[in-house]
Amino acid sequence: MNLKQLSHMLALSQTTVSRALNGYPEVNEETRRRVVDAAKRHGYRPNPSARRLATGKTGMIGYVLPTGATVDIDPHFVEFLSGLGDYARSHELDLVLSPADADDQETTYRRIVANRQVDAVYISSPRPADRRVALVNTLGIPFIVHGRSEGFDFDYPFTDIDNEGAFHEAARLLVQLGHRRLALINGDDRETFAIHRERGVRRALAASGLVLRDQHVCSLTMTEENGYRAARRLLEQSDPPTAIACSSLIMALGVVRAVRDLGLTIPGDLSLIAHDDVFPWLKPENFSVPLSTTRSSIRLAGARIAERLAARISGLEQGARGEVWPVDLVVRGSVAGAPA
Amino acid sequence: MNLKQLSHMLALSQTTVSRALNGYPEVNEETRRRVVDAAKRHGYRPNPSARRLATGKTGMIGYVLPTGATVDIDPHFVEFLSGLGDYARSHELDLVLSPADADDQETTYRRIVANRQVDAVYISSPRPADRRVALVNTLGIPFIVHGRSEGFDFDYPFTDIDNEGAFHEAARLLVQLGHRRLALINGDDRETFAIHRERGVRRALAASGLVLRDQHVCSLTMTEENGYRAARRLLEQSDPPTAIACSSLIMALGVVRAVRDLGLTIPGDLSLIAHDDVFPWLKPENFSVPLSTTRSSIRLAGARIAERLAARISGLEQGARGEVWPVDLVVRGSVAGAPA
DNA sequence: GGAGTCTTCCAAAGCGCTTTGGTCATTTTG
DNA sequence: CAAAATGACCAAAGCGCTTTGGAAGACTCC
Repeated sequence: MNLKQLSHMLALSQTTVSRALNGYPEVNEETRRRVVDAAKRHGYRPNPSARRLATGKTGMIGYVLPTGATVDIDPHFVEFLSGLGDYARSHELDLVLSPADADDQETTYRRIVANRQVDAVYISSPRPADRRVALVNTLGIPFIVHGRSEGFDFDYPFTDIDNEGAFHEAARLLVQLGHRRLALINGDDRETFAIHRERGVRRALAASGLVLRDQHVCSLTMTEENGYRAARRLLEQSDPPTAIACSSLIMALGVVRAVRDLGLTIPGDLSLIAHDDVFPWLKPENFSVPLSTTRSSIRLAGARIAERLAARISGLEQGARGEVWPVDLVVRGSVAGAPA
Repeated sequence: MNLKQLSHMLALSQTTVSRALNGYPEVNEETRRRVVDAAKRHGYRPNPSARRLATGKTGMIGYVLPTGATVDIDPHFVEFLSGLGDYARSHELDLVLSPADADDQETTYRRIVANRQVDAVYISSPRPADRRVALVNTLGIPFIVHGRSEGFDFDYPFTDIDNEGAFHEAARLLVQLGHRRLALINGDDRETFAIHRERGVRRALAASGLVLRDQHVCSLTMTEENGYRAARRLLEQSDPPTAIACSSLIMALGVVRAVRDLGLTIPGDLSLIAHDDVFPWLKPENFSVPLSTTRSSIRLAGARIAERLAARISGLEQGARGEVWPVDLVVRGSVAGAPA
């Protein structure tokens, strides 16, 4: 059932039927009712390909997915997706993932914009002066950044959490508990979130006249194995830290394993706070010693970003507003006063 | 730059240019070269929306994503996606995720087929007599099932791993090591993979005149917490198992924690084998006691499914061929002879 | 040398929508 | 009361591609 058939059936022109269905004012309310009713009865759904060719609107949001044999997609992605999908569903939006060579995403961005394959895109895991942000900004497609970039001469819309604040609070607590040697096991420090977290820790230490020493900072992809390695390296130093702030729950698994291997205990020998993105399948309260965390649901972020994208597509949201969400500090058994 | 402009520029008709570009035979090779050359020089890319309206082909594969506040996307998904994306990228395919109410995916399948939004779909985590498989089969869109369903009066194309064989081997090894009381910590037993795994364990036990007792089987969503709970329940029975086969690495984390909480050791008091889908961020060899596993890369499966989907779209693959991949049994420190 | 057969190209008709630029009554306005 | 404005509708022109149904010329074949 297409528009032609439907309009013929109603003895109306395609124009009128189309307008009636799309809520244009220049159609009699009585007529509109007839049309809407008939459309529903016959299960008429406008062909999206046709509509798309005519209007350029696709009803889809896009994400350029970096791929490659050596590229791992972040497991956080799936939680983010849950939130995004949940919102998108209720608004009849689909998500298209365009796989791209991790080293050349620009081509793909240009393609999906030139071809009008999606109405809006989001960008995740941004770095300072991220080229994708600059590109998408000049290409003129609606977008939201999940996280923050830095160092542009323009503003852009983003939704981020207060990574600096979170790690500032975490470090401040540890310092208050008497810790003097803090370490940070961070994610990839080319990404903004990691930079912000480090900044937060440094600021907290500085406030008490302390510093974060270089050998007390590790920046690695967030795997269990890297968490283990980092912790070993830190704890086997001559002057090991008595507290660690850790950027992910998965890395924290490795830290806990390293501590155990070394015959140490948490929180007796080491206090530990990790960031928790809230996974359903791994919970900090279930660690052998319940883990203190800075907590922020990445799923909620996904939903929020879908919401903002939808708003931008429909023109409801404009401008370059950035929003920064506060992060909870949840204290559990893994922190204690510094050992004597 | 569109077809009209390009053909005008070449003093050819749109027909000829289109045919030249799409490799039709009725165009002079010399002319084709001119056309292809000019197209490249001017960066001409046919508008996908237009092509789509004309041909019905979208260059996209689809996945209906179950969503909802209480629905969690499996973290395996992200690894699967890595493989799928990697192949899709090299063949200029995009993936569209259509979020659907987890309890009503049918509507969404019907929509994406009726609207010709994608050229093919895949289905994951199938159950016996899975309605999605039956639906998609009657709707007539090319598809591949990742995993297996059962109990249809038709065949369908799938790619699965030999879950039964894998768990059969694992259980057989444990029995050979003298274990008489085996337990299975399984995933959701409404899904085929879980049924197959249980079947594999039962068969191995039966071969030695043993049985898998009901109180030795747990079927739960695969979270760390559920692994812990299941292990506690099993090990606190009056006649606890001396070996456990476990359906996921994440659950195995919980099992290990439970064992430790109970003051037991692996493999002294308990042998443990888990299934490993091969995550970059959590490796069985890095467990405190290196974990024996049945191993199969879900990422490879993703790539293979993309490949088969592409083949079906282009008509290279037809019929209902199912393929079953063997699974490696990797023995590490977590298994030993049964305690006396 | 006229009938067939290729080869190579083209004009125009879709695909199914949206949107422009009207028309024709009916109301409102000065 | 003529002129202007409004309300309700329509025909047809896009959107940019593919594909159908020729057509013109060159070549073969008795």
